[in-house]
Amino acid sequence: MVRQTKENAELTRQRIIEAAREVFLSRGVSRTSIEQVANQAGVTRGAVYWHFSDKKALFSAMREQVILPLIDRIDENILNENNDDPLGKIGDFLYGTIRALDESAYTRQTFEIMMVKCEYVEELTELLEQTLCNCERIAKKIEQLYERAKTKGQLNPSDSPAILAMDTHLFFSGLMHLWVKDLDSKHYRNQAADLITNHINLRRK
Amino acid sequence: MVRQTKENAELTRQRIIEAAREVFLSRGVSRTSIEQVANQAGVTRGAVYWHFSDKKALFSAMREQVILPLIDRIDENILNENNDDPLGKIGDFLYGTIRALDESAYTRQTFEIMMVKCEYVEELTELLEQTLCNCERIAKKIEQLYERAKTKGQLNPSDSPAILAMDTHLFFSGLMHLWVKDLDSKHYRNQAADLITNHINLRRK
DNA sequence: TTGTTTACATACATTATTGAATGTATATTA
DNA sequence: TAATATACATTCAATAATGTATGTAAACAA
Repeated sequence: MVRQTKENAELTRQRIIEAAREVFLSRGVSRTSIEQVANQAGVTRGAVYWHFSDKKALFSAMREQVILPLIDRIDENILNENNDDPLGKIGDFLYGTIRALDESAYTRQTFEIMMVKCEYVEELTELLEQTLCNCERIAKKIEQLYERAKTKGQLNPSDSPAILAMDTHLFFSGLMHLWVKDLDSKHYRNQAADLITNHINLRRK
Repeated sequence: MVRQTKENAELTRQRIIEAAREVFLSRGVSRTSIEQVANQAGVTRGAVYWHFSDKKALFSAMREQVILPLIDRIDENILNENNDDPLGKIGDFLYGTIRALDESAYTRQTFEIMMVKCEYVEELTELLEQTLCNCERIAKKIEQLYERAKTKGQLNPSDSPAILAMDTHLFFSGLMHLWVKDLDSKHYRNQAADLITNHINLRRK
């Protein structure tokens, strides 16, 4: 097998990304060699180097496959201008993100790689900055929803949307981290919904 | 220089740990070779291997130097049974931890290494579990303080200490992560105190 | 004072990994 | 249908990293 059709080439590209996820997950990004990825994908290093210039490009591709849909969710969710429970909407949005991790193994695994199986140094530091940037966008969106909640009278009048949003943002960052690290589902994964509900209810007037 | 006194040997051991922290910080744990650490410390690989069996032992030693004092803080802080502002005490405890990072460069750098410059795979997974375990202890301590706050009537009676504690625990996990990653102090580091104060005030009756 | 251990330095053998260069059969295109 | 670009496989050259083994001079103990 020497030259594939375009479609097949795209399939092998995907196979390589999947293989990378599997090997990254068990060995960590730094310790995996291109050859290990190639073996796992059933190709040679030549194929991997054809599709990706180096390990960073491969890692970025894997990362974008799960990040981009999640970013889209942020914007989608904000479009829905008129709803009479903005506060509940915040909870829905947060839990929707957790559900995305729960329902998709490759999303979950990719997050695990990004959070605890990758070292953000040199070329990779920009990826960490991107992540921070995405967090900012989520925080902004949450703040907008809190503002609507305030006008709807759902909040305690003494609480400002900006402060509530920041608090929720930090809460959710912590939840994501602990959820991902809670591999045996003992402490966080199985009660994420309740944790979010409780967090939101603490704000309800 | 071939054989040092015991005291000097301990000094070189410390120099090696410091060197490791510097190199880990700039290159990440996986990418740093023992030789790079040795060069940074002004010794040869022989010295490093004499003091530490391998890179994991070196990393663990570096980690414990900052973790153990923080763990001690947890217990110290709980001893102080009688105080009439348990809620404020929670804020103090959280901010004290942040201050520890702020005031000690090596503590801050070690946290940065542990959080974004280390891959938790194979031999290192147990270190991640230890961290989770320490988080649990903090959460328990916070819950106890919330219970005292409840009996003191500081809380809204409809809020349970367990739920508040979990929420604070997640908030603080998120804050720690974002604080550490906020290298240019733009978003989190310079307002950590306010974030904590606001978080606590959201609970005040 | 002598023997022994310590605290390293040096040397060695082995293996892993990389990027690039080159080869090649097949899709694709004109 | 011939020319060319594609999608890989194979080979090459070079380096980097590891753990261990051995050397050694000074510290320490008796």
